[in-house]
Amino acid sequence: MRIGELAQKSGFSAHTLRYYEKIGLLPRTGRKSGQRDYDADALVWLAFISRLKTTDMPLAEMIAYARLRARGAATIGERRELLVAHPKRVKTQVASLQESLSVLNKKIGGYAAEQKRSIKNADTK
Amino acid sequence: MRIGELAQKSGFSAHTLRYYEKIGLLPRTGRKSGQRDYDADALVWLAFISRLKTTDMPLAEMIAYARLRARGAATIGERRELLVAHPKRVKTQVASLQESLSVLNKKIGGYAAEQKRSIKNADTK
DNA sequence: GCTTGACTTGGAGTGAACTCGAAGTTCTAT
DNA sequence: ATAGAACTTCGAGTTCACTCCAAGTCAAGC
Repeated sequence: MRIGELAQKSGFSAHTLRYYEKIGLLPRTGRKSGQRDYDADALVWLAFISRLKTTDMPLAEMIAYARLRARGAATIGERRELLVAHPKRVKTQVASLQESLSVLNKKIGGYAAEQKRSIKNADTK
Repeated sequence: MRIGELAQKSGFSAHTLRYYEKIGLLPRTGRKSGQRDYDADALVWLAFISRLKTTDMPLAEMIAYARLRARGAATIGERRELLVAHPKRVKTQVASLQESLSVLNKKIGGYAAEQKRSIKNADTK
């Protein structure tokens, strides 16, 4: 398939896909009379990238992973190590988000009381 | 207190504090012989900003909130509305992080099997 | 009163991740 | 055969959130 179709199926823009190839995140695929020709594997890889992106993994780290992947099965151990570190960070992030969430909700609850006081003050002035 | 002390207490760098003032996130405080002079309120406000930052609220939105705050008690309703929308987004984000987390953990589990296969292949070659 | 460190302003530079534009080539449908 | 959409490369521009620099002013300790 050509870049337009891959863009549509993967959810990344064609611009972004070319950019990913340039920075080494997407393997350089073969050309058919000058135009990029992708197979289904590209889509699988992009789905994985997309997943890592939702967890805020920086592109640089994904590129490191991509390089290992390109070197084949011998790098599976290294890849696993790279990947294992990530969920730990994500877990920490989730925890801090949840803590902030509860603080914010408390703050929002406080607004009801504050607004009431403010209305009362307006009444008595 | 001067900017250095506020920086140290708030955890933001003095550079960043000046930047926040410039973009309207931090109210322009009075100067004592040319140097910024802060009170404890500044610290409270920065702690709140810090909280919003951990939940990835963009600076632009915090600035909108800061502007309302600067206009006083009359804007409490508006401020509350602005704030209420945020935890909803954060909740969605937490959910998608958690989903991705479980997908990644599955993928990492998969590596054990893949590595075993790869070792076996090496043996028989 | 002098040194040293903290402060002031304005503006430029950084890094991440895109995003777009120009000018030319190729593909698809009629 | 030709119109028009989709593609090519390369480089420049954008946004966000800082971060740093230069050149000068101010404060605190000896």
